[in-house]
This record gives sequence, structure tokens and C-alpha cells, in this order.
Amino acid sequence: MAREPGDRREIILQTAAALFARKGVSATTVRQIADEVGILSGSLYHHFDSKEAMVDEILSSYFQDIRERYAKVLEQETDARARLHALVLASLEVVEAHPHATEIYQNDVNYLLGFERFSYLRSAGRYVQETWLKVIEAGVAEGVFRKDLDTKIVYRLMRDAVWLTVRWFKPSKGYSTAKLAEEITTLFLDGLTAR
Amino acid sequence: MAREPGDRREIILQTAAALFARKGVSATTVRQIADEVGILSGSLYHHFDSKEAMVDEILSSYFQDIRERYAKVLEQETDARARLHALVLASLEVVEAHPHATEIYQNDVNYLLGFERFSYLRSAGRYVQETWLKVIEAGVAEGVFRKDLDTKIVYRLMRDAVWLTVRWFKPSKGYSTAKLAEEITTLFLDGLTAR
DNA sequence: GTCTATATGCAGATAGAC
DNA sequence: GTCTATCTGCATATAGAC
Repeated sequence: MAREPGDRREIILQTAAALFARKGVSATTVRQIADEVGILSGSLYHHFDSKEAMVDEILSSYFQDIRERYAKVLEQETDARARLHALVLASLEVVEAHPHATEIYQNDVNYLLGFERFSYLRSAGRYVQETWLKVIEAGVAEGVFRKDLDTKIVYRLMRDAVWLTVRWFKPSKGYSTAKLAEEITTLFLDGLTAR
Repeated sequence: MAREPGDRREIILQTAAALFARKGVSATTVRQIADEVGILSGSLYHHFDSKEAMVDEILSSYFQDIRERYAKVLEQETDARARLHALVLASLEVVEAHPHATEIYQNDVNYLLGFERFSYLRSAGRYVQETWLKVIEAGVAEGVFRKDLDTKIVYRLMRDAVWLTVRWFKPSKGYSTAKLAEEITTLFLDGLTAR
């Protein structure tokens, strides 16, 4: 199997992402990344300008994917309950596709926002929030969702519950991402109380 | 107002906690801590053995407080719904009392678990999980909570939603910690769907 | 594309004067 | 209890040979 050009670069990026996710960006050294790839640290700079450039590439493509998937959800679904479920599922699929990026963002946003180059993370976060709020507020307006809860608080609770699944959920044959999406949706929509 | 002995130490610890919470433990330097306190970095070592010793003290007292509050909840409440609500409220009160420690733990557990001295964080996390699971499973056994959801998943979703409030919730006159506890409890128990 | 070699700076930490 | 002064090591990053 022939290796594409850019393959090597991709391996470095994957290795770096795994380390950033596990120990944090700040605590991960370029030497550790190089060691794991099997080259010397100086050689990394043939592929990337800096450690931050690696993080940047990881997170940029991450948010690009989120935008695309969220846009599709808004296109395809109209029913409030179905839309919220689709948003949960799309997010879990993003987590599955980019577990390292998700973890890096969740753990290190505060740190990264200290760098000028990562200020776009603010607008990326805002976009996600606006998408969820649109769906939740439409549901409330239609009378499908409760009016007595603060929509922004509902969003934040769902957001943290959904994205933090990255820390403990690994899809398996017995328990798929789709099944987890079902469980999360019914918990938040129908509640834990037996009827 | 006379300053107690140990006051200075406490100020250093608070300053360090705020920095650790904002930028992460690894990215915070002892010099930054010292600067903010208004002394030189070397002087910190009169009060603490190392940077990690500061983190240790912050997190130890944090989990001690959690244990005490959780024990009280189990003592005082017996009804499943009331117990779950009390657990939510107790956790939010811990967040309010130790916002920095909460954030440090949430953001940096993975990194800290890389140090031998922080391995106790594993058992601390286990204790919290067991307490919640006890309450949730009792509710299911009593028929008050649904039987068709995975209790461990329900726990993890609630856990992340509750503890991550530290990132966005600041109690105010118009919106207290108690009110947020109500909102979280009714969302998880009764669901978002209008009836 | 990787290596050798190295610049440069800053990290955590210590010893002893004040 | 803080400062001065400093050790030691490791961090990111670069230049140029191979």
C-alpha cells in the first residue's frame, strides 16, 4: 500500500492530538511528540511552524466539521424533537470522528484563548450555541418544549453533558453512538421520572 | 482587623488556585503566582515545598468538603427525588465554595493523574460516583425513576452537567445557586417536553 | 525529510544573607 | 518571611549538513 504525500504529516498530527488530549497542550512537549513519531524534535519544524500551529490545524478542521454537520441538521429536520435529537446525534458523531480535538477544546479552551491566534475559538463557540438555542427556542415557541425553563441554561447543561461524553464513552458493538444519542435525548426530553 | 498567622499562606493558595483554574496547572509558573502575590518566586518555597504541593492542598481540602457534604445528604434525605435534588444542590454549593478547585479538577485531572502524588484523585472520583449511583439506583428500585435507562450513563450525564456549571454560572441576587439546583433537578427528572 | 548541533530563554527549585 | 543570587535542566525553535 503506497503512502500518499502528506501521510507523514497526518501521522504527526494524530500523534500530537493524542498527546495534547491526554496531558494537555501546555504539558506536552515537542520532544514527546517527536519521540512517539520516531524522529527528532527539530524535524517536526519541517512540517509545522510551531507547537501552536499543530493545535491550530487540529482545532480548525474540527470546527469546520461541526459547522458542516450542524448546517445539515438545520436543513433536514423541522420537527422540534427530531431536530434536538439530530443535534445530539450530530455532536456525538463529531466526538466520535474527532475525540482528541474534542478533548483538547474541552480541557484547554481557557489556556488557548490566551493566544491571539486562537481567538477564533470564541466565535466558533458562539456558532454552536446559536445553533442549539435556535432549535430549543423554536421548540418552546411551538409549545413542544416547556416555557418555564431558561433556554440558555438548558442549552449549557445539554452541551456539557453531550460534549463531555468524550471523556468516558467509546462506541462498541453493544452500545453505539446512535444508541447513546437516543438515551441522552430521552433523558433530557422525557426526564428520569417513571410514569 | 488583625491578620491570623497562616493568613499569608492562605492568600498565596487562593492566588495560585485562581491562576491554576484560569490557565491550567502546567501553564502556570511559580513566578506568575509570586508576581501576583507581590513577592519573589523563591519566597514561595518558604510556604510550600513545590508547585504540586499547592495543587495538592487545594484539591485535598476540596474533596474533604465534598465527602462531608455528601455524607450529610445521605443522612438527611430518604425520598429518591429529594435525595437527588439534595445531591445536585450540595454539588452546586461545593462549586460555589471552591470554584477554582472545581475548575482545576475538571480541566486537569488527566494531567495530574500522571503524578504519583495525585493518584488519590481516582478514589475521590470513585467515591463521588458511588454516592450518586446509590441514590439513582435506589430510586429505580423503588419505581420512582425509569428502569429503561442505564444508571451509570445517567450519572455521568448529570455529573458533567452539574460540575461544569463552574464554567458559566455565577450566583447572583436574581439567580441563586438554589434556583439553579431546582432547574437542573426538574430538567433531569421531568424533562424538557411540555405536558 | 531527517539529522547534528546549538541558540536562547525560562522553568522549578535551593542556599544563605538580611 | 522575603530577598539576592544562582544552579540545573529542559523548553521551543533554528541553521545547515546529509
